[in-house]
Amino acid sequence: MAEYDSSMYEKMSVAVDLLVFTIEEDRLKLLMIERSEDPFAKMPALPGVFVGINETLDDAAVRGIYEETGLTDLYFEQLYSFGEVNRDPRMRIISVAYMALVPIEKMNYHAGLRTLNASLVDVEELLASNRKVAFDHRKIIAYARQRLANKVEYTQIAFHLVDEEFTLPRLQKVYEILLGKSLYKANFRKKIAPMIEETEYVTAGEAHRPSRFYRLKEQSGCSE
Amino acid sequence: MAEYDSSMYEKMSVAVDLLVFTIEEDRLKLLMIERSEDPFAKMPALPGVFVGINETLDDAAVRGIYEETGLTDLYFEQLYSFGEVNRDPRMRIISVAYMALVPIEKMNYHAGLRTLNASLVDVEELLASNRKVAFDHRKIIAYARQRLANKVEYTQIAFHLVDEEFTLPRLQKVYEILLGKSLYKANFRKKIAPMIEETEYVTAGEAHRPSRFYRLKEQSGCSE
DNA sequence: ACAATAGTGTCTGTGAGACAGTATCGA
DNA sequence: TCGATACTGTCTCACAGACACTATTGT
Repeated sequence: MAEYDSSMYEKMSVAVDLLVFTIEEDRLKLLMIERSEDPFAKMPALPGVFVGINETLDDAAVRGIYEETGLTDLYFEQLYSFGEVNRDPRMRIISVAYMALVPIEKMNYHAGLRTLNASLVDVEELLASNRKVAFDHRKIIAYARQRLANKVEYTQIAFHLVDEEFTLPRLQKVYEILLGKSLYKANFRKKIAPMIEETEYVTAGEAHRPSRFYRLKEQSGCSE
Repeated sequence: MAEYDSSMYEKMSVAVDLLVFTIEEDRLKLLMIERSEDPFAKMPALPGVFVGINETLDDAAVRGIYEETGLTDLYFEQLYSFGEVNRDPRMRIISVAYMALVPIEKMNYHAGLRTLNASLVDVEELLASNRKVAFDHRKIIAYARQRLANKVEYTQIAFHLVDEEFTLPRLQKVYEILLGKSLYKANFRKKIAPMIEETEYVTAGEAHRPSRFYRLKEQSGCSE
């Protein structure tokens, strides 16, 4: 807090930048908008909103996600705060990045994305390319990608990228995508088994053995 | 970033709050100041500084740590950003918390702490007590304590709390303090062995077998 | 019957946990 | 010699990795 006279210090704008991740067609995708104006016109950018003077950071994130996707009640967490001096050439903006995870089934309910010239960008493809990205958003995306890869190992974060009821082959694919490597079925299932419970449903209509749907078991006492 | 007209949104003050941890007398301690003025007069608070308009968040953290302790070149990392609306009753302040780790040997070099009415507070004791803490700093401290406990398991963060050359009984104690439980010597040493290398020095002058000093081995390629 | 994917049993190696033992100092 | 702490050897058990096997659908 400091006892310095705050008038010595100029105030600055604070924004939240939003990383809305989903998995579509077996690829990790991120919701991005194409900028219409300079600076960085025509480049992909993360959606974001300024933080209101009477709004908490979390509230601003929830509002931003809703404005961008029409979605509410989805999993999100604060990622990191970025405060380079010239990250926005127009003015000083501190950006608090938030990461949200949406199963693609929920994403599709809301088709109004195109009107906001928003689209789902393939994350690995973007990071591997040398395509220009607005502001310091490439760095933010890379940071989030890393965090996802880490957290999938020691949390249940992957479950937020599938629907409430899911098959194990599907969940395994999500793990594989986030980890960037393939896993052995038997081992994966042994590891996941204690976290899930069976449903009565199975897939049907495919030319092979059907797979059972599971849901996440209510947890005993596990911090996120 | 958003295309909203930023003039719609009031700017706000941004500060960094600093959590300078060390281990003293086998206890986890945190550098805190006693507030002289209201609000929260006489209560312990985290030191902090406002972020200058031409200063990055990291730079502000480095500056704050230097002003508070006279120390430079110590390990620090951004912890989390706190943005409740009324966390400071005087005005809206977004606080980006940073955590720094200092071996007590370095801490003692600089004795000017008392002049800033700063002192080392026992973290477990503070968190277990119902002593009032200024602002939302109790919450921040609890968050940092948790992060330390987590990171000690899967990073080498504990090494920042001992000197460059250290004995294994000492390092083990640091692990035990951060984890909050005692460890078996043999197992601890097997786990640590690949990370360290012997020095030629051993302790002397104590009425028992001397212990060897080690140092952290140069790492192959391990992200922090 | 066959292709294709779902799902299981089991061997192995690695590493954490537990504990008993040996080593080396000052007094 | 003794008390105290440093340090090591080894058993056990849980679990991740690897792989071979069985099961069930539509065509």
